[in-house]
Amino acid sequence: MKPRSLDHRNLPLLMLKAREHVIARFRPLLAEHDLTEQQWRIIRVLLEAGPLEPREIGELCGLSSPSLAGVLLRMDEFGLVVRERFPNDQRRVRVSLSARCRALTKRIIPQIESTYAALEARLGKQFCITLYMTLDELIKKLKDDDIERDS
Amino acid sequence: MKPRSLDHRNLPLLMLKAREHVIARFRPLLAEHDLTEQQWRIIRVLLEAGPLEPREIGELCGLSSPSLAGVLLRMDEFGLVVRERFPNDQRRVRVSLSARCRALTKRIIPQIESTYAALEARLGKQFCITLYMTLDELIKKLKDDDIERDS
DNA sequence: ACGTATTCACTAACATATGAGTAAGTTTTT
DNA sequence: AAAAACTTACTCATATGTTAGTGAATACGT
Repeated sequence: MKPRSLDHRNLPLLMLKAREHVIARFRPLLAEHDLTEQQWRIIRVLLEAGPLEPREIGELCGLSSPSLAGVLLRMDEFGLVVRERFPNDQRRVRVSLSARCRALTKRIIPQIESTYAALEARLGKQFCITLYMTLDELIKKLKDDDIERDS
Repeated sequence: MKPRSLDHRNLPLLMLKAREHVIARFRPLLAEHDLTEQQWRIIRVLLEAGPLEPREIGELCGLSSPSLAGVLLRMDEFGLVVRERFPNDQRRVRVSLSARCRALTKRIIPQIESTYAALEARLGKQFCITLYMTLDELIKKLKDDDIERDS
């Protein structure tokens, strides 16, 4: 019984649009500080986890190695991060936030948090809980599956 | 009470990762037919809604005008779509699927549908219902808000 | 020790995303 | 009708995404 018509809605598209509505509330804020969405993702994980290697950043931020190469290069040029080789392993690189960037985050964080507050107010507390839970569970269910599909 | 630390998880990032896990199941399928994710989005809406104008496609597929210009150009070159000016309004363009593309979709749709079936089997029927409903509601709540914020 | 396999960051080539702007075509206003 | 306003698709510059592949460095097997 091969289906001739599309019986399912386009889920990736639905998720894309949903995400667009959310990120749209942060975009002007980041632009104000000349940060791209990707740069802010990286800054956030470096704030929370401390200095990391590109490989780890990519994993945490959902950025591929080629994308990361360019983004980190620009962040380095703009003085947002510092990149240095490991003395004991010349392949690996340590990426850390610059002092200037840490100062910058002090001004941005309150704005980000107040944007989240406004967002939560609009969505409702209970809905937010459901939203995060649903996304977490989706990832969990499909991540387990990815492992099986690899082997 | 300005917050100094990030008390909220990165929601756009969470949504990005969730979407990545979903689209990952379709990517190899589309690549097999030399289609990009964006091209398939466009083909889908043209299948469901019939010929459309770029502006409408952009709205329905979440594609900006500049992105669309390139994507449609390539789809035209590859013989996937046909673009023609309106006789009564030379600004507007009518985009429709080529016969070759319609034939192509006949082979792809069953694979897409079976991928959705596998996905639903993995996620569970009830979870899928919750997922779609949550995303729909998120968009609805934030779309209403966008209108207010414009004015 | 020495060749091999792995790891890691990176490059190359191409497609898309974003923000700003433009030119041609159409509608509205005066 | 002529000017102003608007609409539509498009270009330009730059940043990122995707897939494939590379070179340097390290770990491993024999």
